[in-house]
This record gives sequence, structure tokens and C-alpha cells, in this order.
Amino acid sequence: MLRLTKRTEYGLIALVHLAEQAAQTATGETVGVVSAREIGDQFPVPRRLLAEALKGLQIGGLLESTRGARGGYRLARPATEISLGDIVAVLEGEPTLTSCAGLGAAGSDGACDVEPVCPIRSPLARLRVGIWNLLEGVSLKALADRTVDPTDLFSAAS
Amino acid sequence: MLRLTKRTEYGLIALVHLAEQAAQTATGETVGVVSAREIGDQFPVPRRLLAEALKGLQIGGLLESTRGARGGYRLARPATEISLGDIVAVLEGEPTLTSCAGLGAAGSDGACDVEPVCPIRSPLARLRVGIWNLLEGVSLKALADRTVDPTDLFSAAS
DNA sequence: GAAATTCGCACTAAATCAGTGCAATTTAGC
DNA sequence: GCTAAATTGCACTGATTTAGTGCGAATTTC
Repeated sequence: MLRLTKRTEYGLIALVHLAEQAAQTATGETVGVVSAREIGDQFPVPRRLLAEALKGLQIGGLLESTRGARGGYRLARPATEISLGDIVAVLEGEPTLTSCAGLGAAGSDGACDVEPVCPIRSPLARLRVGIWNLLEGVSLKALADRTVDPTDLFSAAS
Repeated sequence: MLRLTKRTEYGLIALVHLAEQAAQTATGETVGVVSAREIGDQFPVPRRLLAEALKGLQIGGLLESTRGARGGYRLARPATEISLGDIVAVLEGEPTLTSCAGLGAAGSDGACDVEPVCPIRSPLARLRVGIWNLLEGVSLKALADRTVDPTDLFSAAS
């Protein structure tokens, strides 16, 4: 449990790489695009899966893609405005934690037999929110910035 | 991702039930034992899996069992001293989050090709700890006590 | 001795995940 | 135009995890 899929890992690696590239420009704006090949050359990950993760991120609106020769990917927003929560949500859907997706008004599709008498539903929904908040609190920039002591990521992150 | 297994859900339900039974005694001590059958009667969960979860919790030291007729289970410690983290760790192992189990000195069994150049290893290890702390901060008692506004579970929990 | 209960092992089916292959589409550059 | 580089799209295989079931043995109360 509490495990990210490989796809998400690869997506994260790619995003961090992209954020670092972007950071090299003075403005923080990403000018050029980075191809999946280039990313694949730097990290020993299966190219194909990397490409899938990239595609997913594009569909999810976190990346913009340019097709054709010299094409590639670019962050759709500044790294400060992309949270770990965004990334995880895009690559593997919002975390459900329990089978009865819970959340406030869940309702119809629950299909959880226990629901009427379920004693853990509400507390776990809260826990889910807590974890979620944790993810939302970490920006891609914070992930990519290696000069930051990672200990501070979850206390003083933007 | 971020999903608990059914086994854990069933275990949680059982534990909450046990904690509520214990709470009915003035001292908070559990006197009698509760059989898996009784729990299964109250919640529409597959008996068998419930039994497996119970067994796991016993092996993990969170429950004590009494065999034979009129046997059953009992909390091994007061509900205030059992954390959600304990429960999750027992029923599904410590959360790894990423394939390279990370944690400080992981090392030998990592088998993660990316490790030498992995840009997300350290931050994610931190995240793991953050989630873990969240789980550790919620006691079984807090889960079971329905008079508490669940909103407070993660801010002012013991 | 019978009934209730935990314990132990093994098995099946379904879902998810990791990974690969191949071809289509688009664009830059010559 | 033509070619090369790149993203896209679909389909498939194998491995791993998860959910669930069956049956019998050991243990204790009555």
C-alpha cells in the first residue's frame, strides 16, 4: 500500500528533469522543449513507459507537447504551480484509500456493503484528505530544487 | 495508489469494534473476548477474510487470542496506545511508496537501476515519512470514538 | 464427548501492473 | 517532395498482487 506505480515514478523523474531545465533559464520560463529520448538517455528507465507517463501528463494538462522533429515536452505551468498532488492525481487518479471511495458525497457508485454500518468510513475519509494535503503542499519546484534540505519539504513548503 | 487492502479494512473494522466493546467497561480494560463470528454478524464482510485479518493482527501483536469454545480476540493494549500506523504496518507491511524502498540506509536489496542518478529518491523518502507520521498520529481510540469530530483527528490527536 | 472457536495450508479467479511491438501522424530541415 | 525525428495510438503478453473459498486440525468450554 501507499505505493506509487512505476509509471508515476517515471513521470516524476521526467518532470523533475524538465523543471531543472526550466530553472536554467533566468526567468524560470521553459523555452525549449525536451524530447522523451533525451530524458531516457539520462535515466536508465524503459523508454516506452517513460513515453506513456509523458503522454499521460500531457493529457492531464501538466505538460505541453510539440510534435514532429525537434518536438518534445515542456511544463504547462511554472514548477512552483505544479504540486505533487496534481502529478499523482493525473498519473494514477485521486487516491481512494478505501474501496468505498468515500469523500463527502460519494453516494451512488459506492457499492460498499458495509457502508450503512461502517465504523471507519468517516475517519478514513479524513485521513485521505490529510495525505492529500501533504501531497498538495509539495511543489514540483521543491522536489527539483536540490539545494533545499528535503527535511523542510513538508514543513515550510510553499 | 494510496489504497488500503480489503484485509486492512476488515481488520480496522474489527479493531474499532473491539475498541468500542472495551470502552464500555469503566476502566477501558477489555475483559471479555469477542469472537470473529460476532464481528462477522455485525458487519457484512466475508467471514473468512475477517478471520485472516484477525489472525494477522494477533501475529503482529496487536491482538491477543483465546482459543477454544468461548474464545475470541481482545486488544493487546489499550486503544489509546495502538496507532493507525501500527495497524497498517502489521496488516500490509511498512509503506514503501516507491520501488526503491528508500529509507535512509536502504542499500543492498534496492535493485533500482535509477538510484545513482535518481532525482526523486530523497524527496519521496521524506514524503513517505510524512505520511507515516500522519498514520502514527491517529490512535485506535480516536478512530473508534465517534463523539470526536473527525476533522480534529489530524490536528489535535494524541 | 460434542460444540464452538481459533489456527494452518493450499487453491482458484480476478484485477492491476510492468513491459514490449508496431504502425500512424506530425513537423523540421534539406 | 523526401527523410529523419518525434509524439501518438492500439493491442498484446507475462508477472505480481489481491480477493475470496475450502477443508481439516488443534484447542477449550460445557
